[in-house]
Amino acid sequence: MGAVKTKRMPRAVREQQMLDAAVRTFGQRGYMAASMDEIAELAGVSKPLVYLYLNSKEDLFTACIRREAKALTEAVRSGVRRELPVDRQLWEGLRAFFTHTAQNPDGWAVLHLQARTHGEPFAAEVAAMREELVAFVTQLIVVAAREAHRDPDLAESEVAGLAEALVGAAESLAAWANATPGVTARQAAATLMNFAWAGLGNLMEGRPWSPPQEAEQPVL
Amino acid sequence: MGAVKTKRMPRAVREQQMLDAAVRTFGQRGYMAASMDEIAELAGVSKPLVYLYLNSKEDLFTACIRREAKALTEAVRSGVRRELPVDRQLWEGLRAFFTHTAQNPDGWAVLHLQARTHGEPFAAEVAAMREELVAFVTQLIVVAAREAHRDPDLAESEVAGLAEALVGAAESLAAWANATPGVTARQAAATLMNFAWAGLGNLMEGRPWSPPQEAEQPVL
Amino acid sequence: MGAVKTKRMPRAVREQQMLDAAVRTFGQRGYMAASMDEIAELAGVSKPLVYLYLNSKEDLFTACIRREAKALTEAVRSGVRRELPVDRQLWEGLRAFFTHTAQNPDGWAVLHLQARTHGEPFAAEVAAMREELVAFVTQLIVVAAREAHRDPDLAESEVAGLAEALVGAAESLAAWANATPGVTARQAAATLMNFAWAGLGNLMEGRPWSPPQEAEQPVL
Amino acid sequence: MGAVKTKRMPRAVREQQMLDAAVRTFGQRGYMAASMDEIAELAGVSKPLVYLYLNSKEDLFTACIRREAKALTEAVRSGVRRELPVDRQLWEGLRAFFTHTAQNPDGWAVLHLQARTHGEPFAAEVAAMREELVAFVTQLIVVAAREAHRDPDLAESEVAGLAEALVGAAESLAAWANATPGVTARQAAATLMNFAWAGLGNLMEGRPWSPPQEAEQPVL
DNA sequence: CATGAATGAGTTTTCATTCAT
DNA sequence: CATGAATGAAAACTCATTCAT
Repeated sequence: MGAVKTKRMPRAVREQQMLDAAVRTFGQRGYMAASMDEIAELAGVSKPLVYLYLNSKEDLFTACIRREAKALTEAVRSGVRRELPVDRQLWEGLRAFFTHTAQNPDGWAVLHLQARTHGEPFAAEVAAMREELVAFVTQLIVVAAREAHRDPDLAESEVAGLAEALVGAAESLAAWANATPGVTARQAAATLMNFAWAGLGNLMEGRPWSPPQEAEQPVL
Repeated sequence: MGAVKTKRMPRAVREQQMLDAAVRTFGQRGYMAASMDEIAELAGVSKPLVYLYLNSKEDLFTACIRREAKALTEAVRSGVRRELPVDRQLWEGLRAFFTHTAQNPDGWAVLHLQARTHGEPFAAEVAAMREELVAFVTQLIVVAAREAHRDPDLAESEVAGLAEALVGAAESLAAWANATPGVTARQAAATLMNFAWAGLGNLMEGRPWSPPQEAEQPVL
Repeated sequence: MGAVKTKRMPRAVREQQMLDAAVRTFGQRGYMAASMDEIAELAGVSKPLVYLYLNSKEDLFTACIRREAKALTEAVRSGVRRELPVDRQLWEGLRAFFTHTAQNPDGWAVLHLQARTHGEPFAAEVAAMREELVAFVTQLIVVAAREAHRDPDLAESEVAGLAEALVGAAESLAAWANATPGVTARQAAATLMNFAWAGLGNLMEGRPWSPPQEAEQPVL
Repeated sequence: MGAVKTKRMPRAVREQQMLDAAVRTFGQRGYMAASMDEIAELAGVSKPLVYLYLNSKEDLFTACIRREAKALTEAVRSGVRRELPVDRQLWEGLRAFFTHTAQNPDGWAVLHLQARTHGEPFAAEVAAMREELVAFVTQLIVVAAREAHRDPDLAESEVAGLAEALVGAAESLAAWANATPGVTARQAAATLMNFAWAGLGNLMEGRPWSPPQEAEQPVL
């Protein structure tokens, strides 16, 4: 059993236990293969209670997605100091992103693998979160362009594509970093930052982007 | 019904019809939500025939993955002229990739979304294909580095990360292009090529990578 | 419907109802021809409940075999007074055996016909019960031999064969008595006792074994 | 494959091949678990041909039972010299019986296990054969009684019971002999003859029935 | 004759979901 | 509040059986 079966806990606490169990189960088994029975047992409560609090499997899954999406976006947001130069902001965002996904593999699996694979109600939920990240990146790019004295003749759709590509690469690298032993969140962030900012062409010429070397708190 | 219910067809033909129906159903509903009943009906045959030819849901799904993976890798392979400079090779590969995924959205959904989300037997199947793409990209990067007179002090793992990031970005952009009306395969390829080769930094400075302007056959 | 459809019964009770229905259905239709649907309906419950309590058709069948085997061996055991002479013990054992099989024809069919015909998992279960009966008979024969001052030059395997033959004859007669109207358990027991103890040769010579004439409680 | 796939054989031969395959499959898998597919493949013919010749699974099974029952009764009949004394006749009959069942285990399984376990149409078929054996034994007993100068105050039903018991014991021992390595048909016959003719009582007193010691053709 | 192609009907099993206590 | 008891609906899979060639 996952949680000790203590009686009479406030509703909010019980709900979090259920969501914990649900995220873990959905993340590992997948949405359809996860059974309400298993989730209830892992949460240490009876099945009807799960239904009383969360209504249905769909609602439960949606609640999981929302909680995990919120946690991820907040992790990224609070990891970025907006007063820094844009490249530093991007760097910090990526670091926060890879750190969070490494620490919450089940939550990340729910968002990245499960939610997108099971139809509109859920995909839309994740799309919202994704859009937030894309918007953050988009805005960084626009600022960078402005600072470089370039008019936004980088068309809207062009920028959207760039941001999309960056976020997509990040998502993909998160799975890769989680699955590849010995790759830390910091390394993953550095690799992507290099790739994204300097580009392969520059890298080939020996002009990479340099991650800052200040002493940072350890990435855990 | 998807296919006209013609009776008594040779086995090979029927099998392809079944795979067509299965790819479509798996791609749209998801592996678990897709029912053999639905697939059989869409293929215009009875369920027992599907089992007679394809054995089980797992085997059917595996057959779908194999067929689509092969189609995709062959599309990319045959789209690249190996005698060109590396950047041009990358460009052609991306174009082939985005063109194929745009033309086979269900097949792409099976590979990108479904197969990876449903456990080892299937994930491994896709991983093999993915590795082929990653290897192609890796090798391009290595060649580029050599041509630029740089020793491979781009460490192995560094290159692996870069290739992974590029492929991930491509995969992600494919979904985005499919979902965003008005974005052609060519545009998606150009965006990603720009991003990957020149890097955001260079883009900001007004030094993008330029897609070749020769008259090409239209992108369908 | 076999049982009145009373709602909300404690699990133990429901399980017995299910076993009753299963024994009857398996006994009359045979293991494979019996459908879980039919058993559930006869038990007055829904199919999922049967699976919830008994897990699978195999487990259900095994549970039937165990219950009926236990009931039969206990009927025989408790029907024999071990302080009597061996021939009287055999007589009482046979009476108990035929009485029980006559009163539980479906249970007997499950043990004698179905369980042996459907492969190892089940056959082994019955074999255990049968061995108990054979052991009981074997031991009676050995005691009888000792009392008659004969060394055990009745070889092990010889005795085993005799016991096997006696048990086999009893099993066969049980079916015959059940199927032949007008043959009581007592008569079946007397016939077999006579046959087994005196032998056809003696019977022909007019020297049968005499069943005891004491006033016994009526059979059934 | 069981039989070499030779083309164009006379119907009678093909039918026997099919029955061979069917007896083997029914005997080993059981009636319900045996599939027409498997039988057809083992017989080396196509399924529709099986249906053309044998009509249905039920008819095929019935044909198996008939063939095997006929073979068994004829083996017993032709193994007994009717001019011998009754005890010798019984002895020869038992020998023939155990020899045949040992040589045709699948046929015996069909008759003894499968046919009785699957409802009236088949059970009746076997019952007919069984009655023939019981009648043979019954008549031996009656003759023996007459020769011993005893009036038939051995009531009809009494004799019927004895014959039934003897046949039942024989059937049971056949299975036991088949399953117990090292027990030959001859030994099984001797054990049963001893048991049946002398009875346990006499055996205990050291007065068994003696199997004749003339040189006989080897068993098997 | 002989067969590859095809299916209607039924099987076991599972799961999200709800009462009655 | 909390839970043991219970189910409707559907899923994967199999099989005896039959045409069309």
